[in-house]
Amino acid sequence: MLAKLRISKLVSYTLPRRVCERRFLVTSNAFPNSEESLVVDAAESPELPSWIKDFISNKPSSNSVSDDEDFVIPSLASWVESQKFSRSRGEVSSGNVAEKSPEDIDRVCEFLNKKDSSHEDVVKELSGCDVVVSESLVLQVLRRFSNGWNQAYGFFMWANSQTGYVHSSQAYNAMVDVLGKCRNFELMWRLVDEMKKTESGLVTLDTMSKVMRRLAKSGKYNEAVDAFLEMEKSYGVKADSFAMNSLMDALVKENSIEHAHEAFLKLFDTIKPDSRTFNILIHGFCKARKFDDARTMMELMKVAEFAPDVVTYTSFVEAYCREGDFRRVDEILEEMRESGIKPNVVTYTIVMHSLGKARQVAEALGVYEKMKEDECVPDAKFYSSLIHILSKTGRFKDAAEIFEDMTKQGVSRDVLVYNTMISAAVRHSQDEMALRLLKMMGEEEGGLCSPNVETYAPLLKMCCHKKKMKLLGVLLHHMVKNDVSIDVSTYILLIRGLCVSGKVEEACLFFEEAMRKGMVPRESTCKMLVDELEKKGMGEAKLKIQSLVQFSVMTKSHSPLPVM
DNA sequence: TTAGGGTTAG
Repeated sequence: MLAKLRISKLVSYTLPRRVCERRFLVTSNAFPNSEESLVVDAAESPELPSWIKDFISNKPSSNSVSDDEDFVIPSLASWVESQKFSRSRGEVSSGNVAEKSPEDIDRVCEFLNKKDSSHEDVVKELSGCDVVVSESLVLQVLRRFSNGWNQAYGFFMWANSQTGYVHSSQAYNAMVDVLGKCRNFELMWRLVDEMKKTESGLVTLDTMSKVMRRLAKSGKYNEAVDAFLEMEKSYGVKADSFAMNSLMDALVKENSIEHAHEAFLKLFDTIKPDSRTFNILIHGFCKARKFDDARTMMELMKVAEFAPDVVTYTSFVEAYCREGDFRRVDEILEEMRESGIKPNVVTYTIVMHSLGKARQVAEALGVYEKMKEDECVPDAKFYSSLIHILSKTGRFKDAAEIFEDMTKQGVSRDVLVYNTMISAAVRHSQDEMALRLLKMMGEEEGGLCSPNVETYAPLLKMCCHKKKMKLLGVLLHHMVKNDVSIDVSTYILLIRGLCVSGKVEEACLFFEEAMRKGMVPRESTCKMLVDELEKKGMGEAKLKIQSLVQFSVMTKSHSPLPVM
């Protein structure tokens, strides 16, 4: 197949020059359409990467997939099998922990999947489990069940009762985080109190930061601030400026600059703010489009004898980018230069990304050039943005080329890069390539590339959309093997996607599973499912769903659970 | 470790 390719010197390709120097344009008689051409590095790739070969051989023109036609890359399916538990790599940071036997996690899962109604039942169920508990096993189970606190907490309780095992502070913190994520704050606080009572007094700033962040994420801003104010007295965690920044950051990230500012004013006399404190607040005001307040805070920063730095200015750059006000962006960049501060890779990424979003692709790529002039080195996040922009503007081949090129430029790919490339491939109907990329992630060195829930989202969506039920099953299995727990947004995606495709039985299964995990269905989600069941004349299933919802409304109406 | 992603579509 490759023999048929025609390779010609690249003349006027629109990519930045440096990338193009060693590149050639590859066209093929098989693909007379110029869209099907591909840029490759002929000097360094005598052998094209296999997925590019597949990409070329896979006719993208035949996109229409008939209903229920299914395919699974055989290698992916077998790879899922062979990957069973080979993920212990990089998961125990503290070393010295005995390598658990590969079957342990699987056996635990079997028990946990039997019961997910209450954590007491889970504890009872586990009495028949003869697995030897280790810290790494606990962390893995908590990761795998991070959206199902019943099972996670039941297992956590049971593990603590096992002889020869005591929970580490890391395990406690992970459990606190799961409870916070599932919004079971009552149990979360009980656990923090339990930590305090242990001999070594396990509550640290790490614990409290998780608590504050989860509270803020649920809109419980005042409770987050109170947690900070009580922290030193109740748990012996020092409330210094480092800890204060953690609180500020949680409040700002979860969209309440007001609470952050208020806390700042309240604490000003007792805790000395540092330059990060000011930057967090400036960022918060910028994010809320309160430019005057951001400026005032910058003045206050100077009064406190901290010079605004690249982070300070970048917050302004980002805010004006978001407004689409590139004239002001230039003004800020000019102001930076006058203050002797150079933009860095973060600043450039923001500008490039925003220009791309505003469909000013040429200008966006110009930023890449400018950046090189400034000898600013691109990093993985920068490449991820570049790949995203190119893909969004229809230049998928260029995006794929950048993806290929980055390791040669000495930048290793991270999860975000893979996630971006996978969703780009799905967007351009390169399903098989997307799956190969997922497979590649597991083989990437360094362990920084484990797929997360965002990795799977576009793939799952594609399965629902194209009614590929077999592949959907393989992917769900793949998620479990990689300790990725299905969260609320994934359930929504599955339920809606399956409903739209008329796979209503499957949609019901996910709906019921989500409800068992304590997620509360949104009115519109219920309606969609019920309407679809009605349409199909599935009266019994409809009644089941309706009574399930009714029951949940009756029992859980006062708790702020994750809404699906 | 204070600044950078995407999601989501009728």
